[in-house]
Amino acid sequence: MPKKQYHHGDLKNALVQAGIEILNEEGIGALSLRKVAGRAGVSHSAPYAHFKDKQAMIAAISTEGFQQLYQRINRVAEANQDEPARLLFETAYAYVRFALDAPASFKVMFSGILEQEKDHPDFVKISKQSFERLVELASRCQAAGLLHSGPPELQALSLWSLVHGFTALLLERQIPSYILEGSPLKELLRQVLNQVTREAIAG
Amino acid sequence: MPKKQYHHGDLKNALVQAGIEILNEEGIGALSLRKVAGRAGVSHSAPYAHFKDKQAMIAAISTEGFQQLYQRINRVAEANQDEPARLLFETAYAYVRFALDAPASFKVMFSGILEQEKDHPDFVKISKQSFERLVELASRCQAAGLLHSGPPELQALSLWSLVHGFTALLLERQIPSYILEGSPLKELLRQVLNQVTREAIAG
DNA sequence: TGTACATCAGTGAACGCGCGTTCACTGATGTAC
DNA sequence: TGTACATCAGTGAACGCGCGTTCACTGATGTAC
Repeated sequence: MPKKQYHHGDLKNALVQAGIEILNEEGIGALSLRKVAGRAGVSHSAPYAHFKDKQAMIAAISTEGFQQLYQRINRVAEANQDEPARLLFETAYAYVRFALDAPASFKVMFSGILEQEKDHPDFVKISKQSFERLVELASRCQAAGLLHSGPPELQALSLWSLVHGFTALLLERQIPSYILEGSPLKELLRQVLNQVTREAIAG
Repeated sequence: MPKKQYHHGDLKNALVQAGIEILNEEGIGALSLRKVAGRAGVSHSAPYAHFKDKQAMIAAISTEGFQQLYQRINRVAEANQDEPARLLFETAYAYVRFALDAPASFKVMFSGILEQEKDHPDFVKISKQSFERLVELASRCQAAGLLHSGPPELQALSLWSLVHGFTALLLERQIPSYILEGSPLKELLRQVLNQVTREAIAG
């Protein structure tokens, strides 16, 4: 792997990766085009060969974040196909884990830094896919008697809201410390989920 | 009300109000000390007589946001003291309404722009109060058979997670449009809440 | 296989901008006598 | 009631900074013949 080529070869991806690193090491406020370029080892104007402007780069970073989240959830889904209760819990836990592992990615994805989503079709596509997968999960849990009946899209939205809210509050340190100290995170998540299922999900 | 006094009289509050206005008219990115000062009609260095730095001003804005949210919820609580189901729903709806009315305030409050909460005791106090009120609400709903039994703190956390998540997803336009178009917002929230209660809450 | 040339993906100087913060200052106010 | 003075709450110039973006450029690559 030669080090000093004039042409990078895969700069676009390298920039997205650099962006994610900066994000999670230094926070959202530190994410600038110039820093990303510097980290990728190119001049500060090089990104313009690959992204129209800063917005476009953030869109790419955000999309990559959704792809990573989606991948993680897919992996969990494959490992727990036959047990709806486990599937539900492990999917939720994967969501929380992702946010803890890459908090700033999570915030960028869900904190509306990205303004006109319409202009970024990849982004729209991946988030639609994710929701469809969740609806499927809700259906299976209903079929197994774990969740109340009703339109699975609404169950999906409720589950997503619950887990997303829990994650967001956790990330923003809004959950009172006496509760966090009461039980390990995984157990806390299980208890939170148990409040909304018809029967307790397996320990 | 004389207009041109050298001494403003209540500049600290005026700055917080100006900050909230800028936030909700122009977005988080537009919130700068200089703009806030300008909007309040003072020079750009005047704020330093009242706030140590930008962080301190954001803390004050955030705290004011929590106070406003808390007030709204109090008002709802007083109007629905005797009916736990209504109380639950109207409290949740007040939360959502607040976020829709002042989206950028909501984001500042919950998006971790504020870094060291420990340094801002007012802030810690108001958020503790809010959670206690929510635990109380959960208890009453359990007593009325609306919610599953169990530690009320955990029910409170679940409810908060659910409503906060719903609100955040709504604000960030993450909820698929076909779901939003399916029913009015208030109805959608009711359905989401119904997925987690033991029995449907009144229409 | 060698050469000419178009195209691509970088460089680096330059731009204007708004920002947070500091500082010497000054006008207004409140208090002691 | 009038005066002296300390204190308070503003002003405005100045600072250095990093930013997004543009632009003329140049080195590397791929293609046609």
